[in-house]
Amino acid sequence: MAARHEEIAEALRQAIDRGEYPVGGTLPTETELSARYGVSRGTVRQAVAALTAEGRIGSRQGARRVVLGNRRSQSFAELRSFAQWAAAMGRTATGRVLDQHRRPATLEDAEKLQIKPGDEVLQVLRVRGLDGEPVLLERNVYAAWMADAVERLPADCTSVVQALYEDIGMIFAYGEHVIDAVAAGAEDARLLEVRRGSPLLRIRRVTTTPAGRPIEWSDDRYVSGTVSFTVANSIGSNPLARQAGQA
Amino acid sequence: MAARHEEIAEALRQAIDRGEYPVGGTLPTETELSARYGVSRGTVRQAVAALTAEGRIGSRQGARRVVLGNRRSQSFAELRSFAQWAAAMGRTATGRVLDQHRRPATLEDAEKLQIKPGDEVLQVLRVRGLDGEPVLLERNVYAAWMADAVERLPADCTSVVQALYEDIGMIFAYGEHVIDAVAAGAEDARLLEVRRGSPLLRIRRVTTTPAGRPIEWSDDRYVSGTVSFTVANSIGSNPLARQAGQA
DNA sequence: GAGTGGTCTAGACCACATT
DNA sequence: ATGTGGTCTAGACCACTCC
Repeated sequence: MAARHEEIAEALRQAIDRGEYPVGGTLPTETELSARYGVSRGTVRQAVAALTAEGRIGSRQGARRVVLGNRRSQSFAELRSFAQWAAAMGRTATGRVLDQHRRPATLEDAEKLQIKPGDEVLQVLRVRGLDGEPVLLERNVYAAWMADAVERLPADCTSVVQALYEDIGMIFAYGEHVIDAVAAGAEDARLLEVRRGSPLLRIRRVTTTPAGRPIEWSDDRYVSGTVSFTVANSIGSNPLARQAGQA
Repeated sequence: MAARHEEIAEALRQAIDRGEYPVGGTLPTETELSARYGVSRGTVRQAVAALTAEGRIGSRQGARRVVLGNRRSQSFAELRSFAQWAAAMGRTATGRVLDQHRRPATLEDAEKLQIKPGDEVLQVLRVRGLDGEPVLLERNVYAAWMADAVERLPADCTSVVQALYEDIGMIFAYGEHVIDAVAAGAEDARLLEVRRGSPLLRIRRVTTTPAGRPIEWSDDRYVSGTVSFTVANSIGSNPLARQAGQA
């Protein structure tokens, strides 16, 4: 049973999708929505805050809320699992482990996973494809306490996230994504079947448990033209930041 | 004078930066923070919600909030203005207009700017540099009602955003960013002084007024290795989405 | 000046985590 | 069992927009 404010947020999203509140138009006032849904103004505010964070509506003191767009943003589950994302689009995801071995943590590993240098980590190299075409080269480094569960996975496992959830109840909660573009190196080029120097979209991220403990960090490289990422932001809610150089 | 909840949010950010609440540790309870700052629990919740949205702390029902990191995220102003961003890092931004002309809107322009095909738009091509090195190629298309103000700007104007604000009080509020990687074309390569086919990080976005009216759309291409973008997300707050292909 | 969203309060109850 | 965050209410006042 979802919370009332989530139900209202979803009702508003659907109303926008239906064109009941057209793009460029305004939403009803908070007072009117309170009456319509039989809730207090605070609950309505929780609902519209969600749409504001998604970039679907704009909000300014004194003026009615404005509908900015009807783009559907993805669920967290779809973002974190390549297989679930592919399935949601009606496409077939493939996955293959190319290399998997334990090694001592480098300084970079230690910093990102909040462990000591030299502690054991598990490194995994995977290629993932969409409808047979390779699109993504994934380099993961797992903390030692996760290694056993990961090693038990079959090499052709399509959904690591789902498998780990079913095996050991592991829940992932991302921290931060760093996005840039790099040229394909020799290994990248061979495994992704592109020319050396081809542009790749690189996403580096650290994944943690809900309690904040780092699980793994990963370097994902997408073949240019296969995948793009979108970020919604608005004044007062800005999840996107620009940084100089690359670590 | 900032709102009380913003003051509290900033105080908590600084406490985290000082190490008073170390990464991996927990924050005080809402009740304790209410007492400490002399505000109601609702106001405390507004403050911690901001830190949660920034990805600095994690939140789960029943458990204390956890400190996830002490990264400083940027202000909205720093993201939207290349010149302000460079200045904040102590570097010098340059900017030069290479081409600027009016033309009828294409179908793509019309859709993005919510105007009719054939309506006049102003197209601008700019190169921007950091400490003399070309870093960014910016292609902007402005709606006609913005064109006069943009045309009055000097060709070597470093901060378009700031100039437009001072001239006509224009405030920008982004909508959506689409991020991918592309190979440098002939023009890209010449203007950015890189080889053809070099990887470029591409950000496409539509900018609107606070009322939701589209001002301009832009295609920014960054030389690989000069700039990266970061997105914070967490379960329940996911501003990042993955998309297949590229428009 | 009327309308609307932003801020803040004080209290209640529930769901979940921890012990 | 206790503590904690999540949800919701009802009301107040303020800052800003728009007519």
